[in-house]
Amino acid sequence: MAVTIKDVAREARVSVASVSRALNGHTSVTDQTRLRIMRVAEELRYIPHGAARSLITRRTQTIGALLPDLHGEFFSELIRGVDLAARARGLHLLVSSSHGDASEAAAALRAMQGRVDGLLVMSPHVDASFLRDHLPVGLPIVLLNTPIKGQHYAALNIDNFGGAYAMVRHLVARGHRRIALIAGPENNFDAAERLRGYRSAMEKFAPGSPVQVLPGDFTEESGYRAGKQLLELKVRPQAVFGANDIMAAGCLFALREAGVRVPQDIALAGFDDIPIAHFVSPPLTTVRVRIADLGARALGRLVAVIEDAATERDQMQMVDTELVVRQSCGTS
Amino acid sequence: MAVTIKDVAREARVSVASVSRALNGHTSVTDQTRLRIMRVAEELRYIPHGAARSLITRRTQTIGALLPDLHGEFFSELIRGVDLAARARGLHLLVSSSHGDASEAAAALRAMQGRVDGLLVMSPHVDASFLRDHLPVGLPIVLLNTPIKGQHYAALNIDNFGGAYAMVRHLVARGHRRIALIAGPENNFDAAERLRGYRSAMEKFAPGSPVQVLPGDFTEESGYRAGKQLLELKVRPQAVFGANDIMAAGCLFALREAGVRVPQDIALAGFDDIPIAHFVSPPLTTVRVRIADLGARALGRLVAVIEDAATERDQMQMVDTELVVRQSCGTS
DNA sequence: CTGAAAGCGCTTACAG
DNA sequence: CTGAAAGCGCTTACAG
Repeated sequence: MAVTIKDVAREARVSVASVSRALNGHTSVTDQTRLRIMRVAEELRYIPHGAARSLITRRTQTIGALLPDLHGEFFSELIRGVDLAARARGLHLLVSSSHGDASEAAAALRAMQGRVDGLLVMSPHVDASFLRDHLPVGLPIVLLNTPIKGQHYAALNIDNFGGAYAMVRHLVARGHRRIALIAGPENNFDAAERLRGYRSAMEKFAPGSPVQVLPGDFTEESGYRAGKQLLELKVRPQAVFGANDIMAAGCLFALREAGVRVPQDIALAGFDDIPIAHFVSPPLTTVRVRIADLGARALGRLVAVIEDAATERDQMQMVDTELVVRQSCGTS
Repeated sequence: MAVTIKDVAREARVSVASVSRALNGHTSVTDQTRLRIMRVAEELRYIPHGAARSLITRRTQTIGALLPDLHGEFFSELIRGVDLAARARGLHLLVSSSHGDASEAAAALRAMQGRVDGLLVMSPHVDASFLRDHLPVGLPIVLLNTPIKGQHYAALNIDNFGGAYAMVRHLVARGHRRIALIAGPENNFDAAERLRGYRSAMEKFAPGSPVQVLPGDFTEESGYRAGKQLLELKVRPQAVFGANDIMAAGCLFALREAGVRVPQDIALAGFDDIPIAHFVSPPLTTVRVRIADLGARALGRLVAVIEDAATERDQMQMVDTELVVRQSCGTS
């Protein structure tokens, strides 16, 4: 059915070896035969077969991305960053997401074997022992936002602790003492680090003030519920810090429904700086994570590991965050 | 380096054929040898090589997606829908996006050869002759939102015309006559269809009323500029219809800055129903496109074409839209 | 410069 | 039930 290198060789009356050389730009081909081969290849609309080439060259020119879910702006930005960086290097992107549990993640990992040159992994189900057990041996890998701190694997983490810490410091500087946190899901590394940053900064900058943690799971609904919940409180917090923007937005809706004004009655802050942070009213003060950048950097490191297996391993790099002040905590 | 089927065969003292049979669940293997093979495979952490398998089976278990860009919620939702549907069928997803021009799109198309079993194409650079020239022969394909109406190719289009038409009818029903449209980019099929729907409905439901089209390009900035522009007008429109949500949001910001109230002073509507539509204030009345659904349906059709090359071709299916009434056009 | 041959890691008729 | 062999479509030493 499809045109193969043999068809081109026959038609151009050369060996398949010459076709291969001509098409791959090797110098050791006469201009004359090269031209003939090129012409025939074009006529026949010959396209090399990726799998066959990969099998012999041991390179797929593809990198895999193992993600927990594709939902939300965080992941779309991340993939976008990875994709742009990959494209710039002529690499393809195989995405694999939405594995509900560890066994699905393991299956996805297996399926990558022979299809990718390296792997970007961001999955809550993944830890060091999981990788030891399921990672194809010798497959280069970069870990994103995982609790494994560079033991054997290159890793890239967002400075969640620092971001949360800076936000609390900012809120305290604006005169708030009673600052509540809407937390992210348990067992989520980002969430845990943000919580830790909140606690640590509260202790440092508002010692003696109540530490107040409302449960949440990074969804708008959980933010809304947290908002309702804090409206019931005898003593309301002066500021609410959502561990991500979408929960802060949910909380904002709960407050608005109750006629509580932001920022006049309660200050509100988020984390991530997804586009929504700027579209809600008032726009959210938040912690910016350059997500697309994160993706691009992760890809860059992966390529480094692929090209030189010896380099870079065992190293965890931190990605900075940045405080973005908008109106939800008051201005002036 | 990596463990191959030969290693397993040697260790289990059988032929590679038996290993292949055992691992692929063929019945013609003794339980005893099967067990032995399985155990050895596990011990050695053997994982079949994807490229090798693809080469011989002619199946990659992968579908490719050719997209214009990964930016924005539209594409993230689309990919999410495709990914979910693919995963449900055990298929992988190779994404390729951000090709600035036709030659890049062509290169991307070529690169898919031998890596995918079929292709989902949504690219502004793609038309019928382009596909004829660059599509690997025999590769199953489904077109999304392209002007090619099912000549030779299965296609899936959003009912942009119907959605825009219904929105204008709704605005007229709410008493508006002077309705302006913020248009999408030229040469964009979705944008053209929405414009056509607007014009057609204006003629039908508000005959004699001025048809007013402001230029835009689907970005927030262009919506903002359009908002500024219409504030200058001697006679302002009673309602503004953004050809997508993000432009409507940009316009909303321009109006808010000028102290013009929505919906009291001007009604505002969008198109797409991306999450932002619900987060802005007031929430946007818009036309919902079930984007993830669209992706899932597209994948389903592609699988049908792959499994039975004869079926379904030449057919353009339309995806319905749905009017979502929120507060930006007033309620009651 | 060019070709014949080996081989990448699999699967699958074909024998036995 | 099991194995030897052919072959998928390429690339690359090895000769000439």
